[in-house]
Amino acid sequence: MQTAELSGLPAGVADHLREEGIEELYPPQAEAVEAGVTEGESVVASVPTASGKTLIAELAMLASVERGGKALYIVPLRALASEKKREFERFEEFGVSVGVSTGNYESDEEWLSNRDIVVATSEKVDSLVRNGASWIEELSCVVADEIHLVDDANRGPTLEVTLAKLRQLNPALQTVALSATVGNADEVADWLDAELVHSEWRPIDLRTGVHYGSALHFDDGSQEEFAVESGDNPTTALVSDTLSDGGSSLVFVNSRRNAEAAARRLGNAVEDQLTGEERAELAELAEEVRGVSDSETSDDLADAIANGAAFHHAGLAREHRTLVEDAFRDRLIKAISATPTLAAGVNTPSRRVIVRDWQRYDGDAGGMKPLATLEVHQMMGRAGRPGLDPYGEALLLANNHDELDELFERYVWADPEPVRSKLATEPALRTHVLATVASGFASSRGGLLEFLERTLYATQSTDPGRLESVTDRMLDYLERNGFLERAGEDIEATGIGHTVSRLYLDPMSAAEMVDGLRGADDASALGLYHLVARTPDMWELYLRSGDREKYTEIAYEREAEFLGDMPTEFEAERFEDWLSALKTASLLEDWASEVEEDRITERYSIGPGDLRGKVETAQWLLNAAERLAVELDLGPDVVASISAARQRVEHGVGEELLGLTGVGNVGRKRARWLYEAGIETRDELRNAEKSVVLGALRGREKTAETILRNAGHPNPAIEGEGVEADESAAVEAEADSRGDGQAGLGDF
DNA sequence: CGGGTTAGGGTGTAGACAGCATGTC
DNA sequence: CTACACCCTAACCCG
Repeated sequence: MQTAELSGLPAGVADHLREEGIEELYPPQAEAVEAGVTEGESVVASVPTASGKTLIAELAMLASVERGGKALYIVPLRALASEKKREFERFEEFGVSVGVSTGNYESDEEWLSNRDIVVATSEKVDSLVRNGASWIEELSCVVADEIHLVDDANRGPTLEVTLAKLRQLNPALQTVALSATVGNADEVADWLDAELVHSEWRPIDLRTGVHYGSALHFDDGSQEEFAVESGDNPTTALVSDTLSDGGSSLVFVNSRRNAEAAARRLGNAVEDQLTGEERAELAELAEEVRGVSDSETSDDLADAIANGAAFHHAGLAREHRTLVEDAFRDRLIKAISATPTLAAGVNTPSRRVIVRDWQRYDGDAGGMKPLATLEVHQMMGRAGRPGLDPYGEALLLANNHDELDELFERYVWADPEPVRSKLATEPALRTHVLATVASGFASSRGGLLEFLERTLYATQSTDPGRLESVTDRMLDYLERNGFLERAGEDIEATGIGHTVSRLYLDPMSAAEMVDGLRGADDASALGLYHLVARTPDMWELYLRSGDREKYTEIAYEREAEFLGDMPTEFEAERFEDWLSALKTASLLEDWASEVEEDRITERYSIGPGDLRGKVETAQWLLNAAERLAVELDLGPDVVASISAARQRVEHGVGEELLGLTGVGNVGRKRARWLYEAGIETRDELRNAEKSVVLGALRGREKTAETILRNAGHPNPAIEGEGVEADESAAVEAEADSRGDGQAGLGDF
């Protein structure tokens, strides 16, 4: 089908697509059009990665907008939201407006009501529904990207329930679901009353195979000689082989440490194939990476990048990740070793993909477990850059003949596992039963069960009694904790129940917080950090060897500060959880006491990305705790201490600096410098001697000017002011001249 | 004064051992 | 990451 034959799109779009080089639709795209995506028909598209799924969604949304409607595009990851927004913005010249919504707090985001296309994560959409965003009812088209993720135990139920809600609000809603190729896409299509478009077609060839001995064995039965010199390992040999052919490689491994170690080795193998120009650009990039964060991870990454390789995992700060991803896409970085983060994230195609580790440690299983077929297929799907590579190649590595056979059977020839709903579990229903009642989708037990009939679980289930019994258990739980009230068949959310639903808290988190805050007339920062750290909304930090003793000691030393009862050492499991929450709490306390970033990452053996994540979650939960304290009327002192604790993690400073950190461009370090110079509040900053401010800021005039302007100084200009800097300040200014004196946290 | 002894610090290496992916509001 | 062997040096003691 030709692009020119498309109808129902905004004027100019078809021509624009042709200018982008899209003359003819790919077969699955044409099939979707025939199924009626541009006419408002619901479609499930189950096609391989990088086969033009996005265009199917775009055609559906644009046609819907052209008919006067409004479209929503649901992404699985925050990082993908901005990527998609950027893509869709190319249609703004045809009068189609785009908006994104992700992130922290409860809101209805009314400004989105005049956008034609909205991009959001499933949790954000759920939150918007709970907060009663009026524009949700105006939606005419919803796209669910990567819908196979309904299979995910943690986040799948949210997507499932959210789609059910949107479809209940508007029975005529067009639903377009994009999926990787999975075994049971027909069941998904059934659930969504959609037509199934299934295809194995790819725009560029993907060869998959296994390396074993001195040969590559491919899926089509062919073999290619590939000998690895003794002393060399197959991964680096394959990577430098690709590079000598002008291609880049992606290596998937099973742990962060492995990713970092592999990047070091890959750098050594890749380094001698770099041109002088590339070396210079890489050196520049390496310094930029180093400046992102003050931590060993940041230094190690910079060192690897200087050699043309990089690692990628969730311990990296977001800026690290985007720098690496962009440079890899620009073909500057030649190889990345990554944990599975990269397979699910933003688009980073590569000539060759090597799945080095196909087993991963799983604490629940107590050992190594093979990766899911779907997961490995997603990794392999990253091979081949459309328009750049003649073909893509994805390889697994085998150490012996048995493994060769096993890898072929498990991954090369196997179909991915079917998608199964995970809705009928306690954590999922605890949250969604409350939200469903609180936002008015059901007002009785029968209504609730009827609503749940709209989910994938119901279409798949052979055991409907299970959903019912878990639902009943959760109704009891929610009633017992005062979130719901029941009168016969009727169910209603209480005031606090509504608040919990809108704050997007797990009811169990809310119960824990309410319990801890009640009867506390005073709360220390550590006590509050521990309170939020032990809710199910904050993931636990591992207790490493020696941590048990260390935190047990701290637990007894500071027993008086904890809110709620401390479990005894005889309740082994609860005590363990308590200690690991204490570890998180003391991390937060360190951060809020101005301990340096590199000390924290080292002390808790985490990466800068983990630190930022913890801080962000703590901020969100403390905000929620504050709202609950107000709602429950726990008194101004409690509310004030929560607020102070929240602001301290937000800026990473002691309480005495909170008066300064509100000023733009003043972070934890500069606030401390100003404070030491005798400037303690915004007012004092505004009225301070310029020379004092300049001295405190280590003599940097530009920063001093912007800070004074941000503090509201009538005449911030600094010229010819003497610097009152003593020698130690001058030395520090020297040491500091690389960064801008800010930790870099706080503006993410 | 010369030779020997000893404690202390630093360096290098082998082997044991723990730890092991991700993520939304 | 620890235990251990090993080397070097400085300080001290004794004949």
